Amino acid sequence: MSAEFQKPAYLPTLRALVRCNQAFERFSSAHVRKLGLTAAQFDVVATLGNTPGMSCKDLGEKTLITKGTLTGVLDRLEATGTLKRRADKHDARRVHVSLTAKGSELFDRVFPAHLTHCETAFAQLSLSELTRLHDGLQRLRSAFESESRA
Amino acid sequence: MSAEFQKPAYLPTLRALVRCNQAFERFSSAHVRKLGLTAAQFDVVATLGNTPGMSCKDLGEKTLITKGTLTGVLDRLEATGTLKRRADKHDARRVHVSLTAKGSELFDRVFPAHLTHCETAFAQLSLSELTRLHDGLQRLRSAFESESRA
DNA sequence: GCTCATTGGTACGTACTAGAACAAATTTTC
DNA sequence: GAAAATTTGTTCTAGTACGTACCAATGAGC
Repeated sequence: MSAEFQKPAYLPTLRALVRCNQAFERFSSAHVRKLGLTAAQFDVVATLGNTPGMSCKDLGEKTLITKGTLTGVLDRLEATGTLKRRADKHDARRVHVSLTAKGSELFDRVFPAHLTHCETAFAQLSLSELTRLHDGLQRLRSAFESESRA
Repeated sequence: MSAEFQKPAYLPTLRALVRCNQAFERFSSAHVRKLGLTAAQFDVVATLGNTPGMSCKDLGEKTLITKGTLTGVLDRLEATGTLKRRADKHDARRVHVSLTAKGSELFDRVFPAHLTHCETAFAQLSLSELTRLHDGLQRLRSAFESESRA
């Protein structure tokens, strides 16, 4: 039989990252779904809330949704009357996306409620734990990004 | 106008988690894709490699792929001759999934190569950084999970 | 033996995801 | 100012992802 691989030391951390993220996704999207939105839809509404709106490009960069995906998410939110698309006056390539009155009302109802929901989980960690975790994640992310470009 | 929300202290950490995970997904799946597999397919092959195979239930728990999704992933890997399904002798409800000879060969070719690829990114962090990050992620994950049950 | 709840897997519908090809508008370059 | 390159958004394809409903096989209690 082939010898065992030398199990790399980073594997537990990697698994922890993936599992933690998945636990968050479940925790978060179960709540958001009860409010009538999917995770991606919530991200869009949360990003557009309390703003005059923005282009698809900006919206995609803020929500980390790629433009091809974003089109479909916006389609569904537009169909429910949550947001509207409008041609940009200065640049006809751009589409200006903003919440409707109904969308703003949804935002006001859903956004604070969801933050409160997340608060319950994060309250189990101290501020210094949060900061350390934040730093470690940033370091790892830039490692992935620099190696992606390499 | 409505007053600004009190921005919770945990938000930067949460964003860091999501962005770090997404950076990893991109970094990892770009490489895996070059080897001819999707991320989910790689997970399945990596989990089945060097084992006598297992049930769909076990496979789903190890890869974090829910059973409904797993059926489709297995379908495609079965179609390419990478793995095979077989009825379990002792429990007729179970399906025993294992790599074919072709699948084992794929595993031997792809798995070490991918670990090496990931190594390049993780090499930028020290062992103590990895450990701290691991601990923080575990703590946060159990917070999400305990609050999900609550 | 016989219900009856549980388990393991599949089928289905809706939604999200990346990536590539595309078209239209704009900017750059000469 | 016209050709070339870039930007912006949509469309298309393939592959997840999750929840619900469903079915057959199992096992517990009686």
